[in-house]
Amino acid sequence: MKVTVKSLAQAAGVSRGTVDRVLHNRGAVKPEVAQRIRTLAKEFGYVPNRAGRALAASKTPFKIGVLLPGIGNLFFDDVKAGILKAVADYSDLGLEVVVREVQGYEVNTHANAIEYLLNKNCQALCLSTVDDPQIRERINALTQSGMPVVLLNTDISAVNRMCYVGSDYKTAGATCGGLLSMCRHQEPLKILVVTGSKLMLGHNLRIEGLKQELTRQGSAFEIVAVVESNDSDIRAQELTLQQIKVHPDINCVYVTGAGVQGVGAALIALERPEIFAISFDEVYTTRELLQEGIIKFTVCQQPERQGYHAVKRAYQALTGQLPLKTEDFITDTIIKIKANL
Amino acid sequence: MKVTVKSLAQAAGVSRGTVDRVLHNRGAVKPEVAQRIRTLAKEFGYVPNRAGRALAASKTPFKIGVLLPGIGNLFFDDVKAGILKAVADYSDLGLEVVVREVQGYEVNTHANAIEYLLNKNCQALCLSTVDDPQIRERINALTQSGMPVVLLNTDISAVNRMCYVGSDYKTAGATCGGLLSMCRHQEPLKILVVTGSKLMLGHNLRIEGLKQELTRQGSAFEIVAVVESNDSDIRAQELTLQQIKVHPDINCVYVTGAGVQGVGAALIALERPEIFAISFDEVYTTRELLQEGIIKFTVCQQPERQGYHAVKRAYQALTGQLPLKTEDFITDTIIKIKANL
DNA sequence: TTGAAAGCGTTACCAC
DNA sequence: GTGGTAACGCTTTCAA
Repeated sequence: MKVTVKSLAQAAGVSRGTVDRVLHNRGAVKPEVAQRIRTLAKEFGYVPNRAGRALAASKTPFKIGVLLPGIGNLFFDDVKAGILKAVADYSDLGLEVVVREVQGYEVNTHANAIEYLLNKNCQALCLSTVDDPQIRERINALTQSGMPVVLLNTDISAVNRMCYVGSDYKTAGATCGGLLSMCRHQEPLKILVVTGSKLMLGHNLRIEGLKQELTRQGSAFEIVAVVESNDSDIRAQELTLQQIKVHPDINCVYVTGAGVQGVGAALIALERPEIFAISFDEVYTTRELLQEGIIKFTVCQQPERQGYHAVKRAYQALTGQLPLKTEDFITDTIIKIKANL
Repeated sequence: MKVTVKSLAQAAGVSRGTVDRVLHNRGAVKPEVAQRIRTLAKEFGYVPNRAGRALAASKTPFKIGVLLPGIGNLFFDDVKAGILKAVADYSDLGLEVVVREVQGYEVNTHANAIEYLLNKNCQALCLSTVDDPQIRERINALTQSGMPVVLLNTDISAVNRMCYVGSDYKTAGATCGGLLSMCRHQEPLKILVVTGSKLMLGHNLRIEGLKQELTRQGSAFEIVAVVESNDSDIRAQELTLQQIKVHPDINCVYVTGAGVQGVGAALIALERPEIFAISFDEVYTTRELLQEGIIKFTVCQQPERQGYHAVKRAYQALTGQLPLKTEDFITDTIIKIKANL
């Protein structure tokens, strides 16, 4: 037998309106009645029917706010594509999305963007944001108040959120280590690490994963230097040239963030084909450098699926299909070489 | 402005019932009126609303039939898991799925299974079946009659179907070739190919892709022998032992189908750790052999996504969200090594 | 051949 | 505090 608001109302001996008010905490119900209905709902395993919900609420759609540091970062184009797919899939079920893009990782910019989304009356959030106390507290408060908050692409430490949708950075780093070990080299690896920022948890994890796996495999390696590009190609190029001049024995450049194109430019300029790069993600220039053989492989994280599933999770929470605390969605760690581009 | 049956009816100066009859070819409408409505629908870009549809037709759900050669083949467990996810996602929108599993690739068994599904009144099909004239003609006829037919995991040549959901076998093979080239070896590669069946298009493409990419990369290699396991582990083990006895210089076993466990057993028994295997897909035993270092890497095809999206595509066609001819859904070619298992 | 009306499960709103 | 009712978009049935 199907469990509906109607059958619930019948069982509790009240009207559908009352059941609805209880289920949505819209108050104005005697506590004892409310409790009885809640118990009944749980007992019968009531799950709201999206079709009915969508139809009834078609004038008041579900509004989900998305914050992306996508300005000037091509990586997020794929995330956005995934978000658009989710909108296409669910718009006739009442899904509406507001995307707010910012540039970089400045805390106040991000905090303001979150407030912007809330002012737009978003009922759930998908955030790709920074690991900062101010942000963390805001998220905690929102979750506390019952709003689904999905963290997208970048998790935040010790925060109370619905779930994280993104990649496992450490595994991604370890995968690079595993592949490097497979490519038995004549000389030991002398690695230059060009990281995006030492403040980015994900970038650090990628470095840690690499080291651990190379060690575990017993590969001879040395991290010659770790430099920060701040995700700028120009800066990445300068630093790469400079470091290789100082350490001519470098034979591998490990690029943990953006700035891939800059590293590629440096390696092309140097004309030292024995030096190769390893990178993450797959934007246009990365693909070109892979084709050229300058990048040996790149490890990707399915950005499109991240965008799609973050929105889907938030939507499912809003429609009562998922609880406010759900397991994380970890995307696959995907190795791309020239052959499977 | 939203395009609904109501607005369409208004614009055409008829009732909603008439519009519905036209849209579902349920006859009994004056041809000229029908034509006018069809034109209007196209012009306005009418897309049916799933919520309304699901609600109204909640007693007559959409029934999708799935045929899988899953008996005795663990690979299909993941496909089934994806199908179940799709059911969970769409059951409250009226989706119902009937799965028919068969063993092996015998044409009549498959043909009968298809008829079984049709007798169960399925309105769309997802088929993982054999490339045979009899089957092809049946599919052509079904498509002709307006039924969405999705081919799952295995495509069929020159057939008229809605779309193919599965992997690109040739790219998968080429990826193996690319990776092997990256692992510069002392001696040239002497490869034993243990294929599932020479009648399986996918298996052949995996071999072809490997050869092409190794050649393209200028790697020295030789295919010492190609043997058929018929997806049996016992047979694979026997053949592997036998071939390595005859050709002691074999240093790599390329397993294109099932039978991975058998090859692994043979390599363990031989105690020749310099010989490694390469395989496809990721079942329990494959993971173990990867951990042991007997398999160097395995190339996977996201079976769960295949199951999910095949059903989703069929469902979308049934609800009028997608036309009867759609672009294929090709899953990623995923390299798994010990580090990213 | 066509139109009118009921009903699917939910929510919003107004009356009690 | 609570119940009744209309409305969402669609399909189905019955009557004309």
